[in-house]
Amino acid sequence: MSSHIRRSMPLFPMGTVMKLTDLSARQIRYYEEHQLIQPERTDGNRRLFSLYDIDRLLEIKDLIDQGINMAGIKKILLDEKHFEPHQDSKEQGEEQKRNFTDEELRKLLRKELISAGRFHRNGHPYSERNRFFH
DNA sequence: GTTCTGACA
DNA sequence: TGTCAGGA
Repeated sequence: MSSHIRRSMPLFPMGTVMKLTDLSARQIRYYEEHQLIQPERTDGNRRLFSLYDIDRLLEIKDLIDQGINMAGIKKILLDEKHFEPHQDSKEQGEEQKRNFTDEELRKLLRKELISAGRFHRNGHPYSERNRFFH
């Protein structure tokens, strides 16, 4: 009943988060600029990250490791609606009620990334690093 | 010693 | 993204 409160509690300073997520301070601050996380501040203007922020940064790292850029990441993390089951009309049967399979999730994400217009990396279409979407 | 913002030979 | 400056 208060898990949200606990997950949102400001706890860790930059140094701790860097080690926990294996991301540089530069990257973490950059993601904050892009509204992907919103850590609190101490009196001295030091950032205090919550468990929710850590979780969020870990997701971002996964996406980055897969070769997805800011545009794609923002599209995915900033718009939860992309993961809500679409209008599952009754004629579609219970087939549509089950959770997304990897195949479906892949198709959905690929579609979103393409629409985001930033599917490439360094000008190389279908980068070898983008294995998840092949 | 640690973190912050701004900036780029 | 790294890294340096100059301050807190």
